[in-house]
Amino acid sequence: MASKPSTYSLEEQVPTPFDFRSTIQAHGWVVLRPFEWHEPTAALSRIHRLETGKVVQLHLHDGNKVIRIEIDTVSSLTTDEETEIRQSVRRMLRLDEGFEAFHQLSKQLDGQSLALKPGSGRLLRCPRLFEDIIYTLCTTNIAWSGTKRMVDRLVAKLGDPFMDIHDQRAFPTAEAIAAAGTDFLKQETGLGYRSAYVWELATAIVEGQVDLDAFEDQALPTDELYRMLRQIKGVGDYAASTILMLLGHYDRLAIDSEMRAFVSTKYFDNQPASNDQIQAIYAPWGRWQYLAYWFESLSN
DNA sequence: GTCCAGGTCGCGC
DNA sequence: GCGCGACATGGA
Repeated sequence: MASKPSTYSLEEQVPTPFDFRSTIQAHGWVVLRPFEWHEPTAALSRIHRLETGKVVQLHLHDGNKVIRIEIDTVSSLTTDEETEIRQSVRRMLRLDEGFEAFHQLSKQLDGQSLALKPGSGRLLRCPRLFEDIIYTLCTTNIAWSGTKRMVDRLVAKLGDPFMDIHDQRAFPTAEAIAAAGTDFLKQETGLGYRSAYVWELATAIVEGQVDLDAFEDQALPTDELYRMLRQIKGVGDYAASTILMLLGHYDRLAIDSEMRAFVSTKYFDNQPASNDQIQAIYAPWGRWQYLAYWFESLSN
């Protein structure tokens, strides 16, 4: 049992401009395990299970035009593992997405009320789509405190530990969730009726009936992705639209109680707003409408 | 105890 | 295609 971790350091180029703090903190995922934000060092950490099964701890720091990646690991990393980590970081921070058009449109349309900081626009996501979908399912029909609680327990009960440290665990694999079964999920993680949805998705992935990599194809139109996502049980209109955002498709609003309340207050004098009315508000933003809403509600 | 939370499903019409 | 009740759980 190796006990002393070694630390690797990698660097990953970032686009310019790039706002590290906004990317991480503009979205709630940062407070969901195994994400962790450490303010004194301004570092984002995440216990991460590699495809090989090796569990490492990642620490991301803002560098000069780079992300510095520190990796705590009990055994040395192969080239493939390094590559996997780099790709995970690129996905989490959306380093391959461009937001120039969003900023340009913002100046054109609404430069006053939606003051975007240079380099903002990116919203943190998980290293893998599977994790983003489970997080999203944990936001449905529940208060945010409940989301945190459910994710906490899911990780605590089913995630692989880092260096045998019991409260330092990676996000569970589909295999672990599938093997756990719905009774376990209900009793141990507090997922409630969502247990069946989470278990069914995990099982479908393990059995090869669902291939989530197919969803990452940027060439697929939003409507088609939406139809594909809706086939996952438990993923309704809100969840599908949220997952589309996570996939980098911002041309569809995820209308939920939060958005309804915000739009009603800001644009309709606290009167209830219909879906059509909400969509009309953000329609001018075209393929950026989700982000327009998101950053508008943040700056409020 | 009762209500409800960043919804969704499966019904019946 | 739309309206409605049920759904697990825990905090207010």
